[in-house]
Amino acid sequence: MTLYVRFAAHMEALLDAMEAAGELPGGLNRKPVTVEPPRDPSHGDLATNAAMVLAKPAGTNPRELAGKIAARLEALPEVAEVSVAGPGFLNMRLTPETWAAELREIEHLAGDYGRSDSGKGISVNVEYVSANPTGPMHMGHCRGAVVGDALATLLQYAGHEVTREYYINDAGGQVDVLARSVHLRYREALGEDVGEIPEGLYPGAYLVPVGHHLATHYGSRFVDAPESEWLVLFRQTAVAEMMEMIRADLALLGIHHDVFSSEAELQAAGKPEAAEAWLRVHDLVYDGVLEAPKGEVPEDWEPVELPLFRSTKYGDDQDRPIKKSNGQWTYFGADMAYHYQKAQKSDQLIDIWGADHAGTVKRIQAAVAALTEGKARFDVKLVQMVRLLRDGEPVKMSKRAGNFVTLADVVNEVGKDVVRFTMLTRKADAQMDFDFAKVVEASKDNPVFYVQYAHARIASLGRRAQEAGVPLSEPDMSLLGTEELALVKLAAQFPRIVEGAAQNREPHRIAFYLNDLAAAFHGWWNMGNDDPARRVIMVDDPQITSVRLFLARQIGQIIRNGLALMGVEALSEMQ
RNA sequence: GCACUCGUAGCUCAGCUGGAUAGAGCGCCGCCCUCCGAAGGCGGAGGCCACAGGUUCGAAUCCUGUCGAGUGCGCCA
Repeated sequence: MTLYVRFAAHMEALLDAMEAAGELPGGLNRKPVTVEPPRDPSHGDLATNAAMVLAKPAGTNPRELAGKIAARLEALPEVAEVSVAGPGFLNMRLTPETWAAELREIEHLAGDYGRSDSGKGISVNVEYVSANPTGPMHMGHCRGAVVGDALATLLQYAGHEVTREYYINDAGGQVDVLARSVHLRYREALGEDVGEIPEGLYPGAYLVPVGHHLATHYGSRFVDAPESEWLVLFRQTAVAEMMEMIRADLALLGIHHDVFSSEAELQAAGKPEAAEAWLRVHDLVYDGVLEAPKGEVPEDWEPVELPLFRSTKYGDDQDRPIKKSNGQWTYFGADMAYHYQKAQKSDQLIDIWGADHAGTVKRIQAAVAALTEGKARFDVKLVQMVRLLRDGEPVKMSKRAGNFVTLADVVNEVGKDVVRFTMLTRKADAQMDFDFAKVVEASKDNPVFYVQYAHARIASLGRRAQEAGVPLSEPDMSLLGTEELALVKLAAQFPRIVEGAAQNREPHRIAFYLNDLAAAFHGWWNMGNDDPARRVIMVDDPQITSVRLFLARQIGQIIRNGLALMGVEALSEMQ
């Protein structure tokens, strides 16, 4: 059991004992009680707000309550000293042995240090990427892919049962356009000069092979055939090949989904009808006419009666149509049924969306709330745009000409690990610049490098010690000094960082934590530059060397654990 | 017009789901560097956390309003 988990348990037991002793009334809400490291290390190792948050409901004053709690905290063998500060904070200083034990715990749990079972029994479905199957992955998809994947890993590490899912939008008008574009390439493959790809169709050369495959397979029979004869076939073939390409692109980033759900199959299986029927029974879908949109006056506005979902009941500003006037399902209508399906298999849902879809969050949340009767936690994480920069200048992209920057190009240029780490160096909903030069820069202000460098230095220490032939012994933890203990304390926070990141669905916190940890390690290392007695490897002092090396290795372990959560491989040497 | 995401140092951004004197990197100023792994180190200046109210022991964080930025808006996907 890691330290912070243990202290939370201590706190519970202590409050139970106080209730039993009549020092606290029963039934107090203990949720706001926290045990955290204080911001200012001079306040101690751990602080709790228990006295302040419980005083009022207990009908006493914080400082008096604090005194009682302090007496019980002092009785804990791990606690060296307790003090009451400010408005009623309880600050604790722990014994050095406690920290030494935590360091051993890191060694003992190794790759599992930070893992928890807080999500035990809770299944979570993370849907991410879900790019339209109309072309290769480009950089617009990249960030959501990495954030979703890292989040899924994080949730697994926190004990959840996780499904990584991709929704294939293979039922709308876009894929028909794809099929027509492929038909052109098919005719081209049979020797026809199709000239320039007309406006409105996909011009990308990646469709050429699809045309070839169709030509070799079916010959010329669809060249002059009416669309009705080939559209479905071409669409299915094209989508299948696009998905193959997308999977290959994702594999470059180390991303593999568990489930690929097809919108077309969902519709063929009658799922939207089922959802609609249920909603109608509960008076959440009705036939109505939408008001004309406000703001700019649409020229071709015609009031038509459509089946509408009462999303206004859940805070949306307008009820939303689930079917079009031609009888087909709207994207929303199908998506609603899709989320219903996911919610039947998982306790919690997470969608990773591009920020350009922010406007549709409310309606889908409304739909999930309605269909699950408010029971399922459902988060939509919005991921902001990434601006690509080269030499400080934005990289120009034109979709029309098909010369957008693909994900494969970027991964090939800077590497998977750099892409993944960089995508997590910012809160998901904050805009981000991706500068080709900066992300591979070997300097302190590039966290990708800085963290890897720390890990490489640690690996190097092990090699050095061996080369120097220092006889290593069982580490004597009493030789850890103040600076070393500070490092242990920071490392010991890893489990709570993981916990918080998982709970809040914010994988970027891992990247920031690792950067802090790396900075602390580098600082410790640098002390050896000024004072040779502070170096890790002291050839004349195997005892000190052993314990410092042990500490360094555990820091390395934490870095590896954190990087693993981000899907990044730790380096043992900088090229 | 409406919704969403935001507004923190000169710049780029953190801020642990309400805690103590708001942090980091870059940039700027001053020292130091033949150092286990070069790709630097130490220190300093720099803030009305957009603004105004409210909630409470306590607010950058929660609520309301104002201002400002970005994104999006129809039966598209």
